[in-house]
Amino acid sequence: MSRYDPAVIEKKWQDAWDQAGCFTARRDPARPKYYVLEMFPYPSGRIHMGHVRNYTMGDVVARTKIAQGYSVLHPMGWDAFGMPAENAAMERGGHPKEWTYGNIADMRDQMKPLGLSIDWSREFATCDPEYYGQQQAMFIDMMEKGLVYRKNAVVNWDPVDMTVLANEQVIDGKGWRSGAAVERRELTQWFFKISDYSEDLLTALDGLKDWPEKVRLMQANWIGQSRGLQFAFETVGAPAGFERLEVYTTRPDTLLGASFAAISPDHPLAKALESDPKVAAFVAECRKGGTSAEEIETAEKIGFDTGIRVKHPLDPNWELPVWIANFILMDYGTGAIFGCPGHDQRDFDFATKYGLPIKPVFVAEGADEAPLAEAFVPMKSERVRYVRGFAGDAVQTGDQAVAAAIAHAETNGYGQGVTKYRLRDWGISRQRYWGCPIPVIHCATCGVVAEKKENLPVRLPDDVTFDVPGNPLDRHPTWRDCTCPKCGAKARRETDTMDTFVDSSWYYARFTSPHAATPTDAADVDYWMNVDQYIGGIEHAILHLLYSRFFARAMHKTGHLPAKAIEPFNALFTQGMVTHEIYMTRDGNGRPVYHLPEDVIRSESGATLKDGTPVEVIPSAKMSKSKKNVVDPMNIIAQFGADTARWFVMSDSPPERDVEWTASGAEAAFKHLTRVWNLCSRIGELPADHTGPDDDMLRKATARAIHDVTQGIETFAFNKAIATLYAFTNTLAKADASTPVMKEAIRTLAKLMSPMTPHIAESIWTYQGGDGLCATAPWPKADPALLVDDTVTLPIQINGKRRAEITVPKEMPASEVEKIALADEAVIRFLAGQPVKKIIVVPGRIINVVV
RNA sequence: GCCCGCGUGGUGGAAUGGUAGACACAGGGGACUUAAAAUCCCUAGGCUUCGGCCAUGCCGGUUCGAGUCCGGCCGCGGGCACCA
Repeated sequence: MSRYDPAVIEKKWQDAWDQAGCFTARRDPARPKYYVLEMFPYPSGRIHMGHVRNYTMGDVVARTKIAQGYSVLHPMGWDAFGMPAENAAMERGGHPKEWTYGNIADMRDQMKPLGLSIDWSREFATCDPEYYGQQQAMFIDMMEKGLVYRKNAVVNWDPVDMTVLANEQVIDGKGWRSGAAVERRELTQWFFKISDYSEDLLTALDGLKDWPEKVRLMQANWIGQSRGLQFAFETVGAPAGFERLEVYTTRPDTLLGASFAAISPDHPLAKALESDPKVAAFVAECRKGGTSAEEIETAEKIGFDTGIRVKHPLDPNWELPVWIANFILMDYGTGAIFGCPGHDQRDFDFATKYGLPIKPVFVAEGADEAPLAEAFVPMKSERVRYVRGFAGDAVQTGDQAVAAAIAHAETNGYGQGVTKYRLRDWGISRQRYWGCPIPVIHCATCGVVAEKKENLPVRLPDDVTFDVPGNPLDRHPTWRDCTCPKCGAKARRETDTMDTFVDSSWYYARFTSPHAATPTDAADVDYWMNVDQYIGGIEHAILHLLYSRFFARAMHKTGHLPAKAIEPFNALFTQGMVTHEIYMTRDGNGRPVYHLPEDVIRSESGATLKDGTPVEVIPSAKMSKSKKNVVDPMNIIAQFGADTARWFVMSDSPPERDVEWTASGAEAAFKHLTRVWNLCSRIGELPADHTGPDDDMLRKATARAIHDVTQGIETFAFNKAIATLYAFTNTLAKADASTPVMKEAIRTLAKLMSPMTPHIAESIWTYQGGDGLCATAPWPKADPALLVDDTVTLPIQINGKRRAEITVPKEMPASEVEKIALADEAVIRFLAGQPVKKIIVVPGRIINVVV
């Protein structure tokens, strides 16, 4: 066997796998299927270490499942619509389409050398007309089922990207991509009725046993179920049509602490009052506030007394003033509240500012009523004493009191208990070019009409320019012109395109039949769905995964997915990031200048540039181009090979945690692979009739390695699987056993390494006479007889401290073990004649002597 | 502010309530070499009077036995937020 040269073997085996078609997914009713999917990448043009880690994890699972006899689907595609392509067109000229497809080709070229077990015949990009045409067909089906609607809505307008953002895409009042302060605008928008599924999306989370608890919790919080009381105040002095004011509260037990009612500036009543210039001015003042983080932090609670009064539901003689207040949101609850300053800090601040009464409703269990310096807001599970209660016991928990208050309201007919959700409908309209056109036509006589399916896809025009901001579809000379599918008259196309989250909400289903003439093929989705293992970043814990869960339900309703697939991802794994130290110097003005790791010489004491300039080392953070703490996977592959990169990203850190990339770690991985290679050579050169004393030991170690590595992979403890492989390699290197046992051990080592380092495994496998390709060879099974030891070493504790150990036959009865332990020399010395009070023998585990 | 999660050697990390520190990185020593690189071997939590003692963020508790379970602090990270 020659020198370990990854550049030679990796290409060779990739070609061999291609030729053998090992990774082409086939429907095979005779075998169980396994669908493993990693979140598909955005085609930025360059792969990074995060991709390598993500796809290696999926590859380890896929390759293991192939070896275990499953029919495996492991596809790859591109989340290819979106603004970066348009931004590139604006900055550099060219066309988003060329930029995107060019990037896809580049990235595919960078991914192939990783040796991933991907069925490339299923590859697609979401910007392929073949894909987005099917998405348009589903949109039309969803319209028919009432899952799509338009409404005039106040939306988040991103003034830089000239587009609307979903509430979820506004982070700290800024656009999640552009970072620009978001403004409020009113536009007619397209929405998906995700709120129809609020309850189902929430309760079904309980069934997702193989999802991280954290993700389920984040989704539950996002959906935001609350139980409260909805009731109507009778108004005094309100305009016609506003005789009643509906409010919602989660704390109906505090009703007797009410000191005012407040409505949102966007409330219909506020609009009705806008004829009063003072109201109009106040409402305008509230709107100006916007939602930027800075303003939220500094925003003062402001209000305007409308002069209208409402009657308290429990006492018609008690009237409360109605204020318009800037901290009331129109799209939560009813857009109107009653304020209870004693038990809500916002209401407290508001009441303090405007001199409204502050009365406690309850006090701590042992306390007396006293003036409040701030709102008293204990946990609802805590018991408190009600001084202004009206339902339930005087001393009860908040939860009990809320339930009692709702019951009281329902019995007396002034309100009813309702369940509300925070989740809002999904606004999908984007005023952008590079997205899936919404397949709808506006006709002067017929109104909004869906395009005929035979006219799909509604293709994006190629002749567009990006020299002015705004939507190129809107200013295209002819694209909008069309005929009404209903009446045939001249009409205009919708120029909004869809949020790119729509594209990624069903790609997992499309992979089951990527070229079908319908969105999915019934036989294919039935065979392949669900995704058995989904792997991706925690950053998609809420949006992408929630939208996908909704979309699967919508696809079921429109006949594109079977009922079993409404939760499309059986198991989810969220991997950590790849991090790296940051190297920084400062320029003449003291501004930071960052340096690439390859330009820095790292030593124990610190770091310098190649010219000796000292460099400040900043602790590891996510690899990012701006901090230049990036390592290009292509450079690593060129230097060490893909197997080294794959081995390193899977070793050391648990996969759900961040892993720090270090040059020494990568070198160590390469050295180890070289050691395995050399070990293989040495074993290959053993004479066929060589014998040694370690046959039994090595057979047992091999069985143990099979067991531990398999378990490590199956529980996503890849770092532990790799630790086992290191240990087994060390054992094998030191063993002197007969040639067949040595060969069996190294072949097993190769097979166990193959999910992580498939190329070197293949070379070793072949060299050691393995049958066929290692990639498709069956996964080894440990002989159970070899996993049990005849003897066991038991530590002996005296009063909980380890003092000695004995080795006894595994099945020895506890009474015998006790005798041997007490006869042990070290034990006798430590006991020093003290009487033994108690002796605990845990079979196979430990002995504890208590004195 | 609320809700999660996490604190173990110089570093990344192992450890069904049962020998804390597996495996690896960095370090130290040695072999080989004219020398270096590479490779191989040994060593490696701290302290020690060489008997041991102290060690899993801190303080208590449960237990024969706690890194692991419970309570309270401290620190770090993530998520959510004028959400009624």
